[in-house]
Amino acid sequence: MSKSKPKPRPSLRSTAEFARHVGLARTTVSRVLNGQPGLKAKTIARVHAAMEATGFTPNAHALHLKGKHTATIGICMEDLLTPPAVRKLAALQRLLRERNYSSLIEVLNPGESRRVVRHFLSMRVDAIVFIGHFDETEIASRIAELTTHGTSHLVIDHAGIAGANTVALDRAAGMAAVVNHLHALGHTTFGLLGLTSPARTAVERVNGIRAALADHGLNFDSCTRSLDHLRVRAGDFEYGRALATAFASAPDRPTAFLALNDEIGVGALHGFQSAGLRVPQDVSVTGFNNQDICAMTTPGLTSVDQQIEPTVAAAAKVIFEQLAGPARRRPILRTIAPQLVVRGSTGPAPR
Amino acid sequence: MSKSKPKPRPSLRSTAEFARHVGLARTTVSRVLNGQPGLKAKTIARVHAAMEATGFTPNAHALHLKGKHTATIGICMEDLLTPPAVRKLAALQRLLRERNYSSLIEVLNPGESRRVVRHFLSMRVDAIVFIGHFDETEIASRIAELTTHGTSHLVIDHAGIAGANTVALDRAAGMAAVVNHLHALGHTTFGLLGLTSPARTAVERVNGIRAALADHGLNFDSCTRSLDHLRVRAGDFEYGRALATAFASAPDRPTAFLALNDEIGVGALHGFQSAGLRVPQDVSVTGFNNQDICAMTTPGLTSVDQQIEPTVAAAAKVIFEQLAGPARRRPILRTIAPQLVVRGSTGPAPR
DNA sequence: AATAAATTAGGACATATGTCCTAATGTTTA
DNA sequence: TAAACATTAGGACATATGTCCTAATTTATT
Repeated sequence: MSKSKPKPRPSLRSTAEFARHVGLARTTVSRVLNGQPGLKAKTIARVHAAMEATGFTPNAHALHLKGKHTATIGICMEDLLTPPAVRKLAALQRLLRERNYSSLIEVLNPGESRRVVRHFLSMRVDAIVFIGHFDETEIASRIAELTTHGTSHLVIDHAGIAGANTVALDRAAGMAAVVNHLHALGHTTFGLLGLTSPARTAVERVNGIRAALADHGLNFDSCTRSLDHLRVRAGDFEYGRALATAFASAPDRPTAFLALNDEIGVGALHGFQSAGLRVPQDVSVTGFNNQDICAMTTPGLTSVDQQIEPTVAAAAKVIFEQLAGPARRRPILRTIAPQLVVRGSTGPAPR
Repeated sequence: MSKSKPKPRPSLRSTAEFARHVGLARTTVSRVLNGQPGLKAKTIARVHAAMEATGFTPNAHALHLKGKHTATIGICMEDLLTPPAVRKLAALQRLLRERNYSSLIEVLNPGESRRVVRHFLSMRVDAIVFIGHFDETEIASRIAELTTHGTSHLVIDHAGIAGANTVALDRAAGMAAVVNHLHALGHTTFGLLGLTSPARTAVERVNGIRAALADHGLNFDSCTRSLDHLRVRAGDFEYGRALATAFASAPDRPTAFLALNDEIGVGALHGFQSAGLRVPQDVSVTGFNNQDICAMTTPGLTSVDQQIEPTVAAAAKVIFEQLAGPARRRPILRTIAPQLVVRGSTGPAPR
């Protein structure tokens, strides 16, 4: 039987096997791979040719065992479905790649952080990054463990975790910028869409609104209205639409509406338009995050840009500082200033 | 100086160090960690308590060196910014996690595939998955290398790569379903938006349109029109808008418009509406991919769902089959049937 | 208290790697 | 041709791990 030898499975897995295949001593091959001097050009060429042909690569795990750091960063994601989170991941992955670091990525469901972090530690990652919003006490425990363990960490987005190195957007400032913009246009009554949640990311923003209103001598409770008790199953877009529909027929309707995020904002925009209101002549609407969809509505949705590139650049800087320098005594905190992006959905208040 | 010993940096990195810390022999600790019998309950408790306190974890790289597979899958992404690609990544990551596999993720810029694949091989990943559309000959070379090397692989989305195990959507069938739907509504003239690209993903779809038209006794060249020479810088949405604006004022305007993707479709929908045309009374519009934005327009955009969950489930099945069984002689090919999702943007042809 | 049983200590091995060292080739020069 | 030089072979070590083995120590039983 002239079976042309198949043997694809167990290929060359060690320098020893590979050296046998090339017909050289293991140490000689190793010296070629590490560019040591005193080798015949023909030998070097022979080894490289065989590497091309077989696809042999030295075992990175054995290298680590010899003391080399793994050049791997563990990344814990809140989820991989919300566009801003994924954009941060993409930007971070690119910056890590530029410095020859690999990205080991896991999605962190509630209660899983312990398992995931231990797995990262067993992989001897150089640092662990958390992107998104998590259970505060759970992650605080993980951060404490990592600190005693001596492994670097960073939290992106979720400010206020005890002891954590953090890079986060100043969401309060973002909402304050929105309020200032609308106040300059003459608005004094504000509808809040999805903002009365106990989640930190909502509370922060309400604080920003409250502070900005105070700056203009306005009282939060008398100037704002919420209908957030109306919960809608079909997601944020439908939720915004439902809220707008409810507000449209309400007696003392505010003139400006601030949404928790762009999905709710876009939904509200459609909701108001379906109810026969003109945007921005009758009502102004704003979103948050400045996602692509903000430019895909008529009119475009005024929103707050998260400044993802600067955020992730700052994050990478913090990570590499930790990897280079000695352990810090107190946590590193970086705050990113958001940027208001004005589009057609906001205009002068109607008289 | 009563400096409370800082030494956070070099924590317990080996079982030997950890065992010294606990006050036991290395082998005893190892036996505890691996659940071997013949150990005092108190000893077991002591070791576990110390693990909790110190966060020690055995080195996964040393385990691999002893023959254990790495339980790591390398994933090459075309990019991390297009929503459908990221949704596939998210779904795949979840399925891998369920089987205790880790995900090592890299974005594959053109020309980088060699470097990335070699890096994955040096990490001794159990398989490499490509998600998206790539340079065909470049990836074909990588697949050939992986095959000779004996490492499992899978390509998701990009059909037609020589020798590659592939799971891909039947895009031609998707477009055929769109044409059938519109033909049933009385449409016989079709505007193509962004479909006359030489990229495989566009060519496939045009073939589907051609075949479906032939089924209805219609000729492709006389029934379709394109204005794809108008290129627009600002992205797909603006491109769709520009195309629609141009078509709106064209003399022999088609009654139905098929877009390459949802962004172009949504842009076109806005473009037609801005030009004073009613959707779907005057023109019908369809997208492709069935992204969230399809439900965020008025009317909703009729689109073709990629069936991401079934696609990724099939992909995971192929991967685990390869990891379990022996090497296949010929590549595995799986085709996923798309699903037409009809919304308000398509209606009866005007008379 | 003495013996038996249970438990722990510690050495060895194998894994893949880079580096160092010495011995053994191969090649060139005088 | 012989000596000098250049190159390669091959052994040793250290890294962290699990497992096996034997010796030492602790605990329980008689």
